[in-house]
Amino acid sequence: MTPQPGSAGDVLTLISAGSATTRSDLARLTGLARSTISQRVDALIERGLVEETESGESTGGRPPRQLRLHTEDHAFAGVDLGATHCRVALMDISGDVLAECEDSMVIGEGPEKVLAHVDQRLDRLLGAAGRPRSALRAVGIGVPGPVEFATGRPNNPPIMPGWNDYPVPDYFDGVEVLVDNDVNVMALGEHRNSFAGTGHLLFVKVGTGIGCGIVAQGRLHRGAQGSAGDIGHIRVSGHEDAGCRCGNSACLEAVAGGAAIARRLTELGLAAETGGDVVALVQAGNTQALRLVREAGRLIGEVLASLVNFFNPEVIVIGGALSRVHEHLLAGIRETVYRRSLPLATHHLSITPSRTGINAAVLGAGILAIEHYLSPDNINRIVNA
Amino acid sequence: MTPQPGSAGDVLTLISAGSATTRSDLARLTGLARSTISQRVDALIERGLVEETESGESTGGRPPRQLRLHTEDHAFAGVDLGATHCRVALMDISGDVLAECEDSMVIGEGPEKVLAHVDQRLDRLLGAAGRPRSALRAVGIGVPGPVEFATGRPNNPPIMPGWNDYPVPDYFDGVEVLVDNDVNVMALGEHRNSFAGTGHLLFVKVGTGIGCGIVAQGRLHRGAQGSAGDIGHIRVSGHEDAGCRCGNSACLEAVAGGAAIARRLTELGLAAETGGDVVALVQAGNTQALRLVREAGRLIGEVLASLVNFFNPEVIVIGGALSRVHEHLLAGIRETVYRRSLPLATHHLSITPSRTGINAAVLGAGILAIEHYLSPDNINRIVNA
DNA sequence: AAGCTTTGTTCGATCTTCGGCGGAAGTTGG
DNA sequence: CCAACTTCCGCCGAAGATCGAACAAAGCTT
Repeated sequence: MTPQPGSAGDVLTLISAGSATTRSDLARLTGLARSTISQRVDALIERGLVEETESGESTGGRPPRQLRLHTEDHAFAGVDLGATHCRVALMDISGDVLAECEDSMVIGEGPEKVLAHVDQRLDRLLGAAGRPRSALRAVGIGVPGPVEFATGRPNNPPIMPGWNDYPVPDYFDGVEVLVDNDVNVMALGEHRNSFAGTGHLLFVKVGTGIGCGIVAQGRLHRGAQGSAGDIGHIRVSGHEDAGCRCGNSACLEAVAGGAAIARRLTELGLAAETGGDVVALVQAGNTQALRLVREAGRLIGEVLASLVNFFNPEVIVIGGALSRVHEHLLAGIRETVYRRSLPLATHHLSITPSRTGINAAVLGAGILAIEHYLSPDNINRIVNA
Repeated sequence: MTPQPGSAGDVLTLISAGSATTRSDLARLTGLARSTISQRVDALIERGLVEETESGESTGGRPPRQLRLHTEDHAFAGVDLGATHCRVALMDISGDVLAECEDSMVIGEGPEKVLAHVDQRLDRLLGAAGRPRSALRAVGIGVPGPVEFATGRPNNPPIMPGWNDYPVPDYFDGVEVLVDNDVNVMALGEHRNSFAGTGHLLFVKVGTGIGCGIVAQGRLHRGAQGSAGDIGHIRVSGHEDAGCRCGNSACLEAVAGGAAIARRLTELGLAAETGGDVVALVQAGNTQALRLVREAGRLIGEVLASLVNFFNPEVIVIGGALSRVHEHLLAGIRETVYRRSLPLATHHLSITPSRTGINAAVLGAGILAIEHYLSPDNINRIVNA
C-alpha cells in the first residue's frame, strides 16, 4: 500500500530532500497540525535519523529550530567496479563523502576475489572515518555489465568472466546490497548531484564502449530485462564494414567508441590502444585524433537524434573517459542532434558535459543505497519497530 | 502527499482493478481491520461509486457479498479525432462501452467546428444510453498531433490548422477534459485492454505517418515537451534521396509510411494515394505492394531495433491502418529487430499486431478519462466532500 | 519596555481504527 | 434434517492518532 501522508517516512523524505528544514515547513507542506509534526520529528530524533541544529534566521518572530539528517550514526557505501579499477566511497546519510579510495583491480579475477577486495576497502574506509562496521546500512555497487537488479545477479556480462548469475548481495552479510549497471549508477549520480530538478535525463558514457543511463520521471528506467540503455550496438549508417564484437556490423560502439578510435589512429600510424591514449593525443593537439573524435561525436549524435525524438529528454549529459575532450565530442554531437531531431524536442534540450565527472559512478552507487534506505516504507518500518 | 493506505481511493482502486471483489479481500490486501473496510465500502456505496451484487461462491462458510463498481450513475467519453474522422464512445466507469458512433469530419475546419460536432455526438450518445448530461464526469480526447498534456493545448500540430495553443478543455464546461496525442491514447488503450500485466510497452502506429506511444512502468511516458514517441522522423540508412515534409531527408515516415508506399506504387503505375489503397492492393494479392510493405517493415524494424536496445520493452504492438496487412509488415519488422537487437533484450520480447484494433484510440481516450477520475486523490476528495 | 510575530509544546477533545462478539448465511457430516 | 463448523459482516467499547486551543519561548518592532 501507499505510505501514510505525513508518516515518519514522508516527513524524513521532505527533510532529506531539503524541501523542509523546520517543523513549520513540514506542517505547511504536509497539512498536518504542528503538534503532530513535532511528534513525528521527535520519533525521528529518537531513532537517530534527524538532528536539530542552532536556530535559523528569524522572520519577525521566534527563530525556527533547523532540522537536518543526523549524519553520525549511519554509513553507506558506493562502489564503482570497472574492468580494471575499483573505487569505493564511504558516505553519510546526507550523501557527503567521508572517505574514499581508488585502486587497480581486475574484474576478470571473479567475484570472490574482487568482492573480498571491496570488503577489505570498506573496512579500511570505515576505520578511517571512525565508524564501526555495524554503522554500515547499505551498499550500492555499479558493475560494467547487465544486472538483474531485483536479485543483484549479473546477467551474461561480456567483460566479467565468472560473474554470470553470481548472487553478489549474498557475499555481504548484515548489510543490504544493491547492484546495478555502471552506466545506470552514473546517470543516477549525475542526476541527483547536478540535475535534481530534471524529469527526464539521458547520461551517455563514451569510453572504451558506449552506454546510456536513462532517468525517466526522476527514476532509473531499467527496462524489462534490465538491459535498457544499451545503445552501443545501435546501427549507424555508412559503416557496414566496421565489425563489432557483438557479431553485427556498423554498431555505434564499433565506430565511435574509444577502442574504435584508437584502432583507427593505429592504422594511421599513431600509437594508441585505449580511450585514454586517444584523449592524450587530442590534448597534445594531434589533428588526426581531434578529427576522429569530432567525427565520433557526429555518429553518437546521429543515434542520440533518434533517441531525442523517441524519448524527449530535457537534458543529455556526456560522460565517460572521452568526455575529458568534450569540446570536440560535444561539437559533433550537438551539430547532428540539432540538425536531425524535431524542433519541439530540441527547443528546450540541453546537451552538456558531465558536471559530476569521474565520481558520478561511486556517488550514484552510494545514492542508490541511501535512497533505498530512506524510502518511506523502510523508514516507517524502522520508526514503528 | 501520498494517499492514505486503505483510504477510500485506495480501496476503490483495488475494486476497479479487480484485485479485490469482497470486503475480506480488501481487508487482506490492505491489512486494515474488517470493520474499517466496511466503513470505507459504505462510504463508497453511499457516493454511488460501488455496489453490491448477489452473493458469490461460498468457500465453506457464509458466502461473501461481491463488490463492483457502480456503473449506473456516471458516464465517461473517449474521443478519437483523426485527420478526417471522429469516433466517440460513451463508457461506464468500468470501461464498458454504452454507445458509440463514428463519422467523417475534417479536423482542419478548426477547433470550434470540430468540438461543436463532438459535443453534439456526446449529447446524442448520452440520449441513446439514457443518461443525463450531468452524469458525464470526464472526457478524454486523442488528437493527431503533439499536445501539452497538462493544459490540453495542441502544440504546433502540423495537420491541425487553427488548433495551435487552443485550450480544448475550456470548450466544455462542467466536465473534466484530458487531451493527448492519438498515439498515446492508442498505446494506453492497447495496454489496458490487452497487455495489462506488461510493464514496458511500445505501441507503433503505421498509417499515413508513423508514430509510437510509450508505456513505461504501466504509465504513459510523454517526455519533457510531450513529444516523446515521435519516431516518424528518425533517420533510416540508405534513403538519403527521400525528402520528408519535415525538411530533412531519409525520415522513417518518408520511406515506410503509408503515404510513402502509395507514392512508390504510383511511380510503378499502380493507382494508390493513401495507406488504405496500399492495404487494398496487398489484400488483392498485388506482389509489388506486398514487397513494398514488407520492405517498409524492415525499415521500421531497423528503427525499432535501436529502440529495443535503448528502451528494452516487453512488448511491441503494431497498429494503425497498415497493420491490417500485418502478416507482411510484421515479417519485415521481426526479421530486422531479431537480427539487429541484443539477445538479452529480444529474448523475452514479443512483437504482435494490435489486439484491440481500430478501437484502441477511443477506448484509450476513455480510459484516460476514467483513470483520471478514479485516481485515489480524486476519489478521496469526492468521498470526503 | 510593551506589544507583535513566529515557533514549539502541552493537553484535553475529537475522530479513526481496532478487535472481540454475536448474528447471518452458507457448507459439511452424521 | 439438524447440529457443528466456517466464513462474512455489523455493532460497539477500547485504544490510538490527530487536532486545535492555549500557553510558553524567543526574537523583532516601535
